[in-house]
Amino acid sequence: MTPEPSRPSLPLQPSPPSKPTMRDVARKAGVSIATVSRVINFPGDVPAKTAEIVNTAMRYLNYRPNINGRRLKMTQTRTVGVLVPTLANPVFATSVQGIEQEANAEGLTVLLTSSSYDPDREMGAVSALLNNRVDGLILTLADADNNPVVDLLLAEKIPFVLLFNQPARSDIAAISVDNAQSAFDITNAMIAKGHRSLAMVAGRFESSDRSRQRYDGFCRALRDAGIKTPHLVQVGFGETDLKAYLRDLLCGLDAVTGLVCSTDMLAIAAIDACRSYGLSVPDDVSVGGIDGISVGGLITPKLCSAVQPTQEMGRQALAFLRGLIKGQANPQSLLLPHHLSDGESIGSFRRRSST
Amino acid sequence: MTPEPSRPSLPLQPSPPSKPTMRDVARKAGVSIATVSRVINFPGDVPAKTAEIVNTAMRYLNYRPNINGRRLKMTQTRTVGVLVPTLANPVFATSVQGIEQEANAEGLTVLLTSSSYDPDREMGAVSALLNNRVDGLILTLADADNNPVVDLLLAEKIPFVLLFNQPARSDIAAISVDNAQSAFDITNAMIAKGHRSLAMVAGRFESSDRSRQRYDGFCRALRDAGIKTPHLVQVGFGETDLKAYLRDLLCGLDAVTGLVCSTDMLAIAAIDACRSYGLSVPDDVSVGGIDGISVGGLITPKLCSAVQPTQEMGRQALAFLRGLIKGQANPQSLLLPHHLSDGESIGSFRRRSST
DNA sequence: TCCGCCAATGTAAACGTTTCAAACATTCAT
DNA sequence: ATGAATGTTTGAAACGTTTACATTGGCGGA
Repeated sequence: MTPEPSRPSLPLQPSPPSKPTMRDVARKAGVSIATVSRVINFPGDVPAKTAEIVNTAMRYLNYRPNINGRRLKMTQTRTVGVLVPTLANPVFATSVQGIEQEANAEGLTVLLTSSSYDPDREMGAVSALLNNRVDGLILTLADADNNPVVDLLLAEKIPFVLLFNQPARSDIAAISVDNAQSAFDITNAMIAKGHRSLAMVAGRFESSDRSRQRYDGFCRALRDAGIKTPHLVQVGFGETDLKAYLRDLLCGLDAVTGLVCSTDMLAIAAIDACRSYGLSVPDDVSVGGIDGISVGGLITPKLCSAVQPTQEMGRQALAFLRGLIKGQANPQSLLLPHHLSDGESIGSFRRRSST
Repeated sequence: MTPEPSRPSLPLQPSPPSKPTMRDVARKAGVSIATVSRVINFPGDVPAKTAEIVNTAMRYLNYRPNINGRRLKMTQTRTVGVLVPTLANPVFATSVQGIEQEANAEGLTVLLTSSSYDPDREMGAVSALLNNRVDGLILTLADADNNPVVDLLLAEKIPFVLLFNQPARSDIAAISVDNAQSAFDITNAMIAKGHRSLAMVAGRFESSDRSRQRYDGFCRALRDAGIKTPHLVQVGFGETDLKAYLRDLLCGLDAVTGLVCSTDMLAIAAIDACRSYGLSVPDDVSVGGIDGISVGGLITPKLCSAVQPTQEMGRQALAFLRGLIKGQANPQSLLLPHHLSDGESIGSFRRRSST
């Protein structure tokens, strides 16, 4: 039998000086691991003197608690998952800011993902969040009704709050403004200025139930005013060049004088398209948006929009979710008030000067 | 010895039907827990027949792997942390999109936090990320030089990539454009149009080294052109109303005809301020930005800006970080090319019509 | 002196994974 | 039939916490 090569039987020391653990701190401080845990989690329960020793040891070793160990042990992870369609639209970025603000105040961790407006990616994203054992979720879905994600969450009894979605069922938590009413109001503002030939520029219905609900509000306003034909153009999300989409509406014989856009981002793009056709906003065409993103107030013409309290909605969504997680609240829809901003992008109707 | 009260010695069943674990799947499938693990992680290593049985069991039980268990065991967590100043500025939101895109493609999880431009919150945010045992970090810091976060990361040998920061040290990984040169170029564009009286509108230096670097580029352009006084206004981040900041510059006797802004968001706000003073851009005042956010191309006047490939920078930052994590790459700075957009917000100098 | 009590601390068993070494089963050449 | 070689599967020990329960020691009162 050949002798073993010179490899020693016990490793000399774990080669990489790997991260210090609670055990290391305990050893250093000459206390038990349980005491260290108490110093971290229940500082009041341990005499100041001991705490001091332990804290010194922690500082000396550069100890950081491994959250994964904790999360594994604890039933609650103090983590919430967030799914938004995209961060590119400031309306969602702002709502996330509200969520994070409130989460920070509560010491909660936020796991953020986005679906890129693709309904098929929602399930994957939520799955990933659930694998992280989040305590609850805040979601902005393409379509809140008949959504497999909603069904899953309901079945697994995972607390969740929809944000911006306005689902048909009233027994699921949702924070939004009244989408139809928002569109109704901004449309009426145009009608009040004498416009009769209006079109809605909307995000694709299959990527956004808000878009559909807003279209409904638009239609209702037209109907109430006795206007027949509700023009509609659906635009893919992320599109910023609307020239091709709007050519017929803006340059045709029966050209439209008012564009109601389902989001402010679309409204800004629509104004740009008008301009590229040599049309002035609001002299030739009036444009209204919905959302109330802050940049709308800075551009020329100042965008007239149905403003929702975006950041506050994010905050409330998190606050509400906390209630659900604690079992203190029952799922319910909350409609927050919106208001029309006094923009310049909607003007009085005047017959279009020949182009 | 009194007999035990009626409490049964074994709990009948764990009251809440808690989430199924690998053990449950193993039991159901009649295999060992190790086999289940292999089906999940190395599907190739297990015969199709066994895999099928296990997969069926997983579906039947609605099994989801608990990522926290995995993360605890594994040395790598396949998670990266990201810190940005804010999501409210589309330039960062867009870079995060680039990061997420690349991360998704690699199956990495992204942990996102923001500092609200507050240097004091950077350490806390990074600490939280490190407690999560991220494999590496992508950071946009207020000031990359002499930054305690950088020192910490270097000391603990945690891979990280700075994004948008352009640190003095060349041995730390950073992906950015040449900030000074960007400002230099956009300033020169104004000088080429005949402007001699220029001011920079910059984000507060203490919240942004980019701001300072861009100011340097601005000054250099003025110096090269033999212009003496580089006006400077520092603006707090998040401010959108610049009227008060710009009154003296715009309305004084020695009024300025060009505003170079350290970010596009500031440029948009500056244009708004000009307008509120009855000044036309670009007829009375030229305004240039830096960043190249997409909304800049949609507004009137189209914003002239030094455009950086924001989303691509995010992607590259993640790709680079992966290299660092694998130990395949050495930290180094990468400067990506920028270009001037053909905006309308910069016009030829003409003597200001009397206000 | 002894007892009981309380505060302070310690012990050890989870939590749900991954993974190494070892066991087992099968095939095939001898 | 035997053994080697190969292909599957398993047992059990981590990973770093939290926490129910046990232990210790000190102190006041009898």
